[in-house]
Amino acid sequence: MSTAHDRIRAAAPTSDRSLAFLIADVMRLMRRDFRARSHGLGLTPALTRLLFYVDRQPGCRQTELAGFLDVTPVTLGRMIDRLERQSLVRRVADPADRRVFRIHIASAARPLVARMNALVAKTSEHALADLPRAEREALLGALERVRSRLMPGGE
Amino acid sequence: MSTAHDRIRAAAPTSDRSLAFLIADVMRLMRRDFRARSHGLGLTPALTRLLFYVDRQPGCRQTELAGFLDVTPVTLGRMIDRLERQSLVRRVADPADRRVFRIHIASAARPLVARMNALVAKTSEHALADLPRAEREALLGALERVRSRLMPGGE
DNA sequence: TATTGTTATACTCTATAACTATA
DNA sequence: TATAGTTATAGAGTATAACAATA
Repeated sequence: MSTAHDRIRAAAPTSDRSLAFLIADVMRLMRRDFRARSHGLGLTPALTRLLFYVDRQPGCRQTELAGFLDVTPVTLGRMIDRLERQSLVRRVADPADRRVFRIHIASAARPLVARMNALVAKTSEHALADLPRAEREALLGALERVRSRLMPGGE
Repeated sequence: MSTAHDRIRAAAPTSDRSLAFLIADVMRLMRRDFRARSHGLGLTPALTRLLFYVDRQPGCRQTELAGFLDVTPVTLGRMIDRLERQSLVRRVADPADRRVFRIHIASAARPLVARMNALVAKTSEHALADLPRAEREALLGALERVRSRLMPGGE
């Protein structure tokens, strides 16, 4: 999924103390670390991300997943198409509302998802390695509060 | 740059205590907040991001910017093409190495960049509004350490 | 030989508009 | 009427391969 790409060696730029830039930098660096670990899982970044969300919220409707990923339902439908073609997810008809599909991880994809979760856990661990236990807890707690704040109704 | 898009109302999914998922959620939510504020600046998310980096690191070479954004030099060249076509950046020949272009914000783009910086500052502020001063400092400090850890040589 | 950047080409990602089926 | 999802179409984003110019 990335080859010549990995040759690029570059750091984050500034020592900016803006939350937005810090989060963007950390996001990008964690993505890079994960990509290096997951090298050759055979999924694009966007589909990897979607698969994580399906795993975290099994049985979601496509519209809901679109909301989680912040893309339109059209885009999400296309992504599900690609994952379904690779037999990684299944569309399950909802008997209660026949317009709706519930999205599930396909059983054949379970080992892949397990591996992905293990790798992302390693990335998190690596990122936190410099912080003492108490500071880690404080960091995760603060991020959870930021997330709540930003979620609809978190005002 | 987003219209029907903004109708989608959806929260982050789980209460996962994994750093990677937390960062991904916060990133997405901050992006959404920024998009709502910058509604109609006339730039795509990717180009907005690039413009921020050019502003933070003026005079960069394309290869360096590609490293910062974690894309290939080809991709970056294309993005610079689009920004240059809109007169937002300039390619300046480097007299010391005639293969190189130095990328600068075009003077006509300064007001736009100033507005963007003001808006992203608002997003950061909004995100941190629930945290007392000391916890904010702790959060930013911890994120800086995580960033250093993940940067090449941060091992 | 290695590096900076470009052109050619192709696939993924994403959106708007228009549609079908269902509620 | 409103909602869930799709098809048609198009443009942005991204990559690999092959190349030019320069170091």
